[in-house]
Parts: sequence; C-alpha cells; structure tokens
Amino acid sequence: MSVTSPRRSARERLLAAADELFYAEGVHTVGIDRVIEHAGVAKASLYSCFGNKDGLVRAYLQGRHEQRRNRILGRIEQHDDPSDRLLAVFDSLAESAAKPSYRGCAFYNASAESDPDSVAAQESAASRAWTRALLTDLAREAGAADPATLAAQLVILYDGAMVGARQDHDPAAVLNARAVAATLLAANQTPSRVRP
Amino acid sequence: MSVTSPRRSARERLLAAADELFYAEGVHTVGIDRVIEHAGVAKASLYSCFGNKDGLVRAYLQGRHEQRRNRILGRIEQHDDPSDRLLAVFDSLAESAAKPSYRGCAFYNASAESDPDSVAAQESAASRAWTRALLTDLAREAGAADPATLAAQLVILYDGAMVGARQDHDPAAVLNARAVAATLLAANQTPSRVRP
DNA sequence: ACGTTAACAGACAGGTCTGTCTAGTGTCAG
DNA sequence: CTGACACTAGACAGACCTGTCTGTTAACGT
Repeated sequence: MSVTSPRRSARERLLAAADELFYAEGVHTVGIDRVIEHAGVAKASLYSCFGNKDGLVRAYLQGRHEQRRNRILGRIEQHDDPSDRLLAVFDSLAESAAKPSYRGCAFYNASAESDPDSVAAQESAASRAWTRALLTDLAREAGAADPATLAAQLVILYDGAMVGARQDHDPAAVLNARAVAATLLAANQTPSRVRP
Repeated sequence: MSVTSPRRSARERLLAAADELFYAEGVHTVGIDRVIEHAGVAKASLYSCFGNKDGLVRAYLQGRHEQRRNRILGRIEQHDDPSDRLLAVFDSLAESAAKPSYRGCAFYNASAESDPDSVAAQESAASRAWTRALLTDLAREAGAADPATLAAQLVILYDGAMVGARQDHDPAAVLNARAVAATLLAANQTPSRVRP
C-alpha cells in the first residue's frame, strides 16, 4: 500500500533513464547497456516492455512531447491577454533553455542522427505539427491579420532560439526571439481589434 | 600531364565521399568502411591522410565551412546596396535549402551526435562565430542603429530557417525568414543614414 | 637503374552494439 | 500451497566499427 509502489516499475525507471541519457548524449551514442545500468533494470525487462531500441526511443520522444505540451499549456493558462498567451510559448522555452541540462530540441537532435523515415523523424513531425497548430490558434486569437503566416514566422523564431541557445550555450537567444515575436505580432494585429 | 591528374588524389576522393555520406547520413552512422568504399580508396590511405576518423570529420566540416563561406561571399559581392548585401546571406541559404540533398546545418547535425567538447562542437563554434561577425559587419554597413543586437536576431532567423527547411522539407521557411529579416533591418536603420 | 612515395587490397585484433536465451528470485491471488 | 507474473543476472551470438599491419603495384625524380 503506502504509495503505489515502494520502487518505481521497471518501465518507469527505463523511461527516466532513457530520457536523461538520450537527451544528454544522443539516442545513437547511448547504448542499451548504458540505459539498463542507469535504470537498474535487467535487459530482458527492457525488451519485454518496449520490444526493441526503437520502441524505447519512440516512448522517450513521446514522453518529451507530452512534457513540453504540459509546460507550454500551463504557461499559457496563466495569462488572459491573447498577446501574452502567445508569447508564453517563448517564456516556456526560456525557462527550459536556462537549465544547465538544456541540450536543444530532443526531436531535432534525435532525427539528426537517424534516417529520414525513422522513428525520430516521425515523432519530430508530429511534435512540429502540434506546435505550428498551437501558434496558429494563438495568433488568430490575438487578432493576427494572417495567422498562418505569422505562425510560420514564429516557428522560425522558436526553432532558431532553440538552436542558438544550445549551440552558443546562451539562453539570451530565446529572449531575443521573444522580442522579435512581440514586434511581429504587434505589426500583424488588425488595429480595429485592439482593445483599450 | 593533360589535367593535373588522370584521377583525383586519394585525399580529394576521401573528402568528397565523406562530404556526401556524412552530410546525408550523419558522421556517427557512416563508418570508415562506407567512406573508403564510396571513395574507392584503401583504408591505409585514409589513416595516412587524416590520422583517424576525427581527423576526417574535422576536414569534412572545415570543407563545409569554406564552401558555405565562398557561396555567401559570392552572393554578397553581386550587390552594391548595403541592405541587399545583408539579405544576400539569406538568398544563399535559400539556394542551398532548395536542393533535394539539403539536410540542414552540417555543423549542428554533427554536434548533435557528439559530446560537447568534440571536433564537431569546435568546428560548429568557429563557423557560428564567423557567421555572426559577418552579419554584424553587414548590419553596421547597412546603417543599423544597433548592429550587434540586429545580428543576434538575424542569426536566430538564419538558424530557424535552416531547421525549418530541413524538418518540414520545405525551403519556404528561408523565404519567410528573409522577409522578417528585411522588416527588422528597415525598422533598425537610422533614418538619417538612408540615401535617396 | 634505383629509391622514394603514394596508393592499392585485404586480413586481423579488440572492442561495442543489439537482441535472445537460460535460469533464478520475490510477490501475490486464489 | 501453488501457479502466474514481473523482474533480475548474466552468458551468448552475430553484426559492425575503428585502427593496425602485411604485402603489392605504379609513377616519378635523380
């Protein structure tokens, strides 16, 4: 009884270990043996839970997507003003990029080491489609004259901020991107819809 | 006689093969055997020319940097107007991203599969520093009020365009980034310096 | 003619990686 | 008590990867 379990299940420990190691060092660099050692789990448990390494990679990326989604939606909900809600997406990224463990976009990193039709590419596409749809909705709600085009520009800023913060070891790129996003949004808003 | 050689040297063929395979499939995924087979070169020649695989990776990335540098500078020289010269950096990227073989930034891709103090990370930092300095100079010559800040924003757009064009298989991201860059430049230019 | 140099082909060692398999341990329901 | 279940430990096969080594061939300068 007490809590659900005195020790987390093998699956949970494997996912936690994969999340940490794959993100820090890359899905290709980190071998199965490293993951099971870090998780304190037998190899057979890994193959019983996830089938093969690709299955573990997929679960790792899906978990990353869900975490990111929850962080962003949580940030958005803290605001009422439509412009603030849109910019909250960048605030969420700023928070992530400020952590010492930040290593850029898990999806891009994973697909950079894999072939174009790999699990990583599939999950990356899904995650990008969600982000783009979210930004399009937020742009529309903020009164953008052309939500789709503005969202495309915001995606570029978001991607560029992720890359820059990682490669230059400097989260300031996210603040710069947020500032440009605010400028673009203001320029794109239909004046008649602006409330005093 | 005739041309310099009836056949390119082993070093040249190795670099060409490495450039093609490493860029298309990743420095980690592609093994030494694949490279020498594709180059039609003996393994001993590779180790004689480059010492080890890291040496080949370094030469591959340095070659990529030089090619990119030449492409960009060639584009810039085609223009006299300072704003056009700055935007030529994005035109050069648009040309690259339109090719079917485009796979994003070779430096980011290579460093995504390697540890933070690897050859890839070093060459990536060098290449990024060059790009940032170039954009700062071009921004200054175009009359930007704050060349350093504008360059930082342009780097974000450049990175974001590279990532977007790759992950979405759509070079339109570069055109969007170029449009935003033109807007930022116009907003940042000191009006007094504009010539009629 | 001769030595140097660059290049070739390919075997080999030593290591790592994925994935399978055997065998044993602990827990819990009925 | 018993059987199902989840898990552990670790050996193993087969593939692949880097780097070394041996031996051969061809061009070129002196």
